[in-house]
Amino acid sequence: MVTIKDVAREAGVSPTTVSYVINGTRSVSKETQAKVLRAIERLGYRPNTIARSLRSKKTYTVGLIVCDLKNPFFAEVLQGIEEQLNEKGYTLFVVDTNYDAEEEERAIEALLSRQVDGAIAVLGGEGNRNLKTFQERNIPLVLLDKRAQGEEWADTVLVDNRGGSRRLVEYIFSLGYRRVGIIAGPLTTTTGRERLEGYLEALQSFSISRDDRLIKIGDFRRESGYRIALDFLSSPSPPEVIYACNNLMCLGAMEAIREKGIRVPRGNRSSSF
Amino acid sequence: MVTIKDVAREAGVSPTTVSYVINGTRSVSKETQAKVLRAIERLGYRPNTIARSLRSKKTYTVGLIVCDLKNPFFAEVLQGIEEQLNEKGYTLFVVDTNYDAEEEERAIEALLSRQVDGAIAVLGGEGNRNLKTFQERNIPLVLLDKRAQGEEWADTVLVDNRGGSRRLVEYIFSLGYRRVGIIAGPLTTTTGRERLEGYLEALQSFSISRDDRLIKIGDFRRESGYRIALDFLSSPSPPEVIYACNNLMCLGAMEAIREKGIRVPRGNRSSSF
DNA sequence: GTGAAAGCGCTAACAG
DNA sequence: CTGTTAGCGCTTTCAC
Repeated sequence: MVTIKDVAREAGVSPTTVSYVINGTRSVSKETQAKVLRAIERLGYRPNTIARSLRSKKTYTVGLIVCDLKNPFFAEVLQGIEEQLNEKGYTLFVVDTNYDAEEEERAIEALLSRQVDGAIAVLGGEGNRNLKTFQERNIPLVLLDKRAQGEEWADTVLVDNRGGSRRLVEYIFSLGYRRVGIIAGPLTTTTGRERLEGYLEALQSFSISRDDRLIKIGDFRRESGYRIALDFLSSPSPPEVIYACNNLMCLGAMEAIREKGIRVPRGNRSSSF
Repeated sequence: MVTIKDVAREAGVSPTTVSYVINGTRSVSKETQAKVLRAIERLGYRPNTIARSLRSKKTYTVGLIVCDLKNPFFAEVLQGIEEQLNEKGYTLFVVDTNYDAEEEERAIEALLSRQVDGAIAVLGGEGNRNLKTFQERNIPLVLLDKRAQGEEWADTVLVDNRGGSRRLVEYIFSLGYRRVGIIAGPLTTTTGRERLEGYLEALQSFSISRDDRLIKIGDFRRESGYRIALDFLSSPSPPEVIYACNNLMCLGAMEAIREKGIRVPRGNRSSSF
């Protein structure tokens, strides 16, 4: 590996100067600069970010913890994050926790020991004790799409789950349907809980009594949507409408519905969150 | 930040011993081990991967360069890669190049200077001169889904684009259709070129003469599928069938088709590569 | 405008 | 079974 020392020797200057040329962090004469740049070119030198980070305490990395990378919604989020970061010279670590609390903990440990300058997390369940370490170390943390208990100090980006869900279900009711089966997400997540709450609010505002046979809990993954939809369809009194609380479970449900030989009406086919 | 030295002091041993306890890289008496572990616990010590990497020349990181993270296909690939890596104690860097050669180059530079132990790339176009550096440095590189000119030394994972495409189009011909419009991908990519070749082979095997008005080149992104499908549909003699060469362009094409008030037959709605 | 030297937190000879 | 010591490649004070 060619180091800053090699460049220094090749250019006939000190390592210090090479460093300053690379970082532009103090003025260097045109000549020296040229010599150094030529040496860098000749040797194909590339700065070692690891060494730099150790010394400067800045890694220019950000970690992203996601509960489900397969979900296209998060894939798009990831893309946006990466794009912004890249522009600013940061590189992104990505970890998928697969909705597993233990993996989540390991992910946090990994990011901490890698000295990330910041972290973004889409948690899979309730909060996580270890998240506090980010606070202690003054590492910015952003919670995305899911809140965590006891982490009110962290910046949080949420959508209006309750309101959106309520309006959605109210719209269905306004169309005249009454038996709406909901495939909810895990109640340990903000999105799972709040979307169900929205559903319940809609029931209330239409004075429709709650029927627990119409409420089933999935895990936000495709397979659970499939399984629960089958349940619904094979029950003695199936719902008129199935409301799947996220995109993946919706796809699963649609598969089940089609298998049963029932047509899925057009226009109700896409969901984005 | 609490370092190995702090732990050593707290435990009343030398930093060396702490290091050996952490890494289990030489035998330590039960007692000392206990003392060290307790000190680690008390101080909330976490090893600094950066320092470790600088010394040991191993970062336990792998970089993934992808031309389009928004594409759900690559999102799934990403997830699989991350899962395997995670299991082995590696952490993944992810960079999206947005089909841009310059961004690709910057991505390569970033990964190299971050000293990744290995890299995986889904290139956006023709190869890239800088890829050679991985070879020079003996950093394993895997090319995914797209080949690169002059990088035959790198391990490569491909699908049978030509064969699959040919069989697909032959099937359509066997159904009696003759005018099949193709929305191909960029001819600078393996997938773009080979899938078009498969289409042309199918023409040949059915002795159908090539009609260049039925061949249009997109960029694998949704919008290009939309635009080209509109082109097809508003031409004097539109194709009977539209073959979009990847999932995203297919979605775009379907949108265009629906907008034109044409029904998309069921069963032809999904594509996975 | 330039250089010498210390040290970031850790590992790994080498020595006992 | 344990410790001393010398760096890994870089940045940054301090001195000239």
